[in-house]
Amino acid sequence: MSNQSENIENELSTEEKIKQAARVVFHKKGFAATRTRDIAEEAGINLALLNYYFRSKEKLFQLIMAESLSAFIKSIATVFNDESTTLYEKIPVLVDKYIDMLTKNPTLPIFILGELQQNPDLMVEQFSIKQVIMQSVFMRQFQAAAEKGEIAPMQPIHFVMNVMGFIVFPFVASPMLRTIGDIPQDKYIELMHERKKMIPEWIRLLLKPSPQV
Amino acid sequence: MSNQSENIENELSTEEKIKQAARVVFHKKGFAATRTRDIAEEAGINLALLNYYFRSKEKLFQLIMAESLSAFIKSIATVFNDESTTLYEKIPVLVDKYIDMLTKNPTLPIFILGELQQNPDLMVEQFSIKQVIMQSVFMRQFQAAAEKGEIAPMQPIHFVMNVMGFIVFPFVASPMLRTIGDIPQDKYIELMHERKKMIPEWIRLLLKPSPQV
DNA sequence: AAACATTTTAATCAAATGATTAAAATTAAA
DNA sequence: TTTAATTTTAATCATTTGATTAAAATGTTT
Repeated sequence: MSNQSENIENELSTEEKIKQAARVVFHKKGFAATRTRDIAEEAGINLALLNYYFRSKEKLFQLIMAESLSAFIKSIATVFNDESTTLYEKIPVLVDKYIDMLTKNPTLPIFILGELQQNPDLMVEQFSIKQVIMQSVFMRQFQAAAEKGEIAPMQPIHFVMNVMGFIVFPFVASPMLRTIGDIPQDKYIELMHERKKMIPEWIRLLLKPSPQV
Repeated sequence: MSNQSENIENELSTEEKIKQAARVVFHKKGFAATRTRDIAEEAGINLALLNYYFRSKEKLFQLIMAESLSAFIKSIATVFNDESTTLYEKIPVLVDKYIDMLTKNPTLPIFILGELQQNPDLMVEQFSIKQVIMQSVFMRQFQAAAEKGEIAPMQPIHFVMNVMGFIVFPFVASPMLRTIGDIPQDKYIELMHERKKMIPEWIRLLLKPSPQV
């Protein structure tokens, strides 16, 4: 059996083990605080194998970062660009998918935003993001509804901030909020799932046009 | 003139120069990505002076972190515990103060939340926070209003998440949102100030009791 | 089975980095 | 002014850490 591609057993390939371990450790600690020895230990492999398969810590990081950015954006992009649904149909789907993704990857947002704070140029390379969000079907529907007076007027960027804030902020701030509220891990996850129902309602309230005089 | 305390001139004491430089660099890059040489260069002092005045990188970090947590929490705490104002009077004051503070320290939230993701125990030492927020005058007013039916029912923790999300998230996500929206630095700051007026309105919408049947 | 290729391991290297030291420079006290 | 204390500097140390190497182990091909 050749090494990487055809590995049907429960045992992952060495390469895949390293990648998964790298994702876990990088996401939790960021690039600088992660030692290649941490990744090797998490993966249960010899340190030299990291360089054998991925050349360098830097290269491995770039791979994980690219995948992470892609995951972070794609869970928005697919919903945002569905031509077959209305503005208000998209919202609960977006919220549901995004909260599911973040529940599985709760350390992802801080990882991305922390690295981006150190080096904003990491974003520039992912030029697709601007197009995929701000020129999406969803945002066009939003602006059309605003022009028709079906929703309260709001600058698109504020709308994006608010929607993402509702969804992402509780994950970003979880270590702080869990302490503030004295909330254990499992109860916190419950709260996140509760928000799947509530966030679409809150967004609706924000967008409700004020009654005509 | 003795060294630290009585320094009235425009020239800061060496100790203060190091502290301010440490704050800037730690806030931007976090503990692990910060080299003591970075701090020394930012401060314009000899590397050895960092250890002379602060013993170690670790000790200097603990000092900055304690001050940062304090700043982050105190800008909430003072407003939240003002006995002389109503629930709805507190909200615009909170929003205004917090956005001002974050405009001056835009890298503060990611710094705190990033370090907290690496080591959640950093929070535990600051036990005051739970008391100061969840048992605050503001939260008691919030719950009293909910019981009287003056506002729509919402779990306090969700309310805190939403309010903080409105305020803090745009700063946390600024490197990403600025790319998405193609927004320059100064224009982004303008947006943050715009939100001072809008956030209290949005919060009011969320809290507006649904009409009785 | 023999020869070859690939993967894994333990040992080691070199550079980066936090910290220390001893001497020099500066300031304060006598 | 002399002496003592404090602050600053350049050089150096010791540890950590990313990376490499050569040999051993494992797998594949003929």
